[in-house]
Amino acid sequence: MGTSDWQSDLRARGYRLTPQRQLVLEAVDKLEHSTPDDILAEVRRTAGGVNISTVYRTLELLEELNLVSHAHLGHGAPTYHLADRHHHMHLVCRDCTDVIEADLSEAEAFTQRLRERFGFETDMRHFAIFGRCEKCAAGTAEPGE
Amino acid sequence: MGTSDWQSDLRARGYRLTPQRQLVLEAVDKLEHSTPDDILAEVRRTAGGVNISTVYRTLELLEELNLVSHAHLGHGAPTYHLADRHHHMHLVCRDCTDVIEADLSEAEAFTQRLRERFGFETDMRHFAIFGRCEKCAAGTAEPGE
DNA sequence: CTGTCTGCAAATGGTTTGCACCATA
DNA sequence: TATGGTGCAAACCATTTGCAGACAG
Repeated sequence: MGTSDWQSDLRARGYRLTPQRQLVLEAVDKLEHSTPDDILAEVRRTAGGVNISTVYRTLELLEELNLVSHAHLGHGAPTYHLADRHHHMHLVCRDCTDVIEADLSEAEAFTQRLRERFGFETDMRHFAIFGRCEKCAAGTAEPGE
Repeated sequence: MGTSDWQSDLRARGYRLTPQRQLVLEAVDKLEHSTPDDILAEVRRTAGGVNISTVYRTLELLEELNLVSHAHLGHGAPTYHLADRHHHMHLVCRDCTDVIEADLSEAEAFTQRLRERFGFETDMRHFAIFGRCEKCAAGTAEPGE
C-alpha cells in the first residue's frame, strides 16, 4: 500500500501496465466524484482514441486492486474516486440535488448501533443519504413524515 | 387521505380512472418491494395486453398522488411500495445482497444529528444502507475500513 | 364526442460483451 | 512472440417518448 507501487502490484497479478490504465487512474485522481463519461472525456484530452468500454474495464480492474471505489449519489451514473480519499458520506437533496459531504464520524453512533442490533457492518460511503437540504426544507412544510 | 378515496382525488385533478391504474396499484400493494417488471408481470395475470410503458407512467402518477413511493436497494431497478407502509430502512449486504429491514427509529439519533449539524432533513427510506451482514462479515477480516 | 390514456415501436442512457487487431512483457 | 489489452460495434437492461388509435367521462 505504498505511495504509488500499484504498478508492481498490477504486474505481480499478471496484469499489464498500459497508458490507458495510467490515464484513467490520473483522471479519477484529478476529477474526484466523476462518472465514467467524465473520466473518458478527461482521458481523451491526452489520448483521443480511448473507448468508453476501456474506461469501464479499467475502473473495474482498479477497484479490484483497491485503488479506486465508487459511490451512488442518485439515479444516474455512479461516481468514482481514489479509494484512500473519500472518508465522508454524501447528503443529497431531493429537490435541488446539491450534495453535502459529511464526515463519517457523524455516523459512528449509528453504525455502532446497527452493528449491535443486526451484526451489520455499515459502509456509509457507498450510497448517498437522501433528504432535503436546509434551503429546500425551509420552502415546504410537507406532511411527508 | 381516507382509506381509499384516491379515486375521487384522481378525478378531481382531471385524471381518469382506468383498469390499468387500479391494477398497478393493487399489484404494488400485493407484491411489496417490487420492480416495474415485477408489477407488469402481476398486472398481466389479469390483463394480458398491458405494456411496460403504462406501468412506468402509472407509477409516476401514483407517486405524484402520494399513493406509492420507491426506494433504491442496489444497482438494479428501484422497488415500489404503498406510501403508507414502509416505515423502515433497508440494510443491503454487498456480498450476499440480502436485505435486512430496520425500523426508522434506529436512525433517529443520527437523523437528529444531521438536522442539527447541516439543517438536513433525512429520509432514510429512499436509499439503502450498504455494508455486510453478520454472516458475510464473519467470513472476511477485510482491511476495508 | 372530446381529450385523456394506452399500446406499440423506436429512441435514450448507462453498461457489457464478442471479436479481430494491437502492444506489453 | 504469446497473452493480455484495446477499439469497435452490437447487444443489453432500464426507462422515456412520439404517435395513432382506444376509451373514460
